[in-house]
Amino acid sequence: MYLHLYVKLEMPAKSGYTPVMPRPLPDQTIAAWAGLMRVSQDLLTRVEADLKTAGYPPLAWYDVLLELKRAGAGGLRPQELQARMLLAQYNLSRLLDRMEGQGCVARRPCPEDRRGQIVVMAPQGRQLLKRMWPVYEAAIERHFAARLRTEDAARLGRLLAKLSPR
Amino acid sequence: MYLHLYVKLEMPAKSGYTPVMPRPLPDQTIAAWAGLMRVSQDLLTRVEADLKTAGYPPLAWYDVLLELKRAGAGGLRPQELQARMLLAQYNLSRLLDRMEGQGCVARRPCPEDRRGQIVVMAPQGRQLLKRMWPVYEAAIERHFAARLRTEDAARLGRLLAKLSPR
DNA sequence: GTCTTATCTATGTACTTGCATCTATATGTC
DNA sequence: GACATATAGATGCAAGTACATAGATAAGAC
Repeated sequence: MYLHLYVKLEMPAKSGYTPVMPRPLPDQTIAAWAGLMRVSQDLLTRVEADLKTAGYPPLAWYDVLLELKRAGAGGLRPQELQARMLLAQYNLSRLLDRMEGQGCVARRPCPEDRRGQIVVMAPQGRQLLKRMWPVYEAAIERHFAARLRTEDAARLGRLLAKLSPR
Repeated sequence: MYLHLYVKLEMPAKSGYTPVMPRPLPDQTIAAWAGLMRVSQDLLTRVEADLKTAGYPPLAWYDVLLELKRAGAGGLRPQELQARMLLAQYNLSRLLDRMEGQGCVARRPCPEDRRGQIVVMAPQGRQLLKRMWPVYEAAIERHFAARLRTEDAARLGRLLAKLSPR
């Protein structure tokens, strides 16, 4: 369990009975972790609330629609959507059910793999994406950008990039 | 809706029919927002998975227990917990139901306010907190700290602080 | 004191998510 | 081809979360 920590000690285990005793995390690291969890949750809650107040669905819908728009006419396999959105397979399956029910996306059979399907943008989805953006943008401005100069945002982005899913 | 953006244009509206046209967010800001949402979700998922694999409950339990430990013998009112954890009132109520059911916390009547209650640490909770930490710490190390030098973590922490719930 | 309004917490109901597993198809082995 | 195994996506059921609102007490207006 601790091997990856142990390695960082950069000194050999003295003997067979030395207990595993990883170097504890620096306080600054713990504080950064806690800050990341807290701030991201807080901001997400606020932005989602703004969207809901304006009568729009959750951000996950926006993300699906944006990916589909980027994917163009060829659409996307659910698996690709799942990977890009870091969403569990069964959650995506049901999210697509709901979005399909609202006419936002369409599922089409996949010629190359008959187990699969291709998800494409539908008219309601295109419209929803376009209408949601101003509200979403204003929420990002209000809750996020208003507190961070652009250079700080850029710095934050670079730090976060180091933490990105590889 | 856009007033707060409009103000930032630092120029007067020319006439009554000038459409509201906020300055769009800089790409770097949008990228930082997207990175924040994506990275935090990814890391949270990974860390929660490590905890679950080790047989432990979700992080929210840890957070409650940590707050109760810090609060000491006097315990905390649910409202205070709610504010510190950024948790909805009804979610906390039910979280406490579950934790109480496992003997991790106890609810006691509040003498000053008979509508309220005081939540205190219970023996199982104290033990759980102690046992969870090494697993939690290792998960933070593995998924977060291992990708970020301590100085970068400190920088990240400072940037996030600017975004903190005020 | 009485009444109105606000606050603290709980809860019925609906919706969403998680887990385990299913069906169908694909791929690999012999 | 026959079989075992793997992969794509759906789904029954349990657990958790959201919304609206309830019940109890408190605080303020008069």
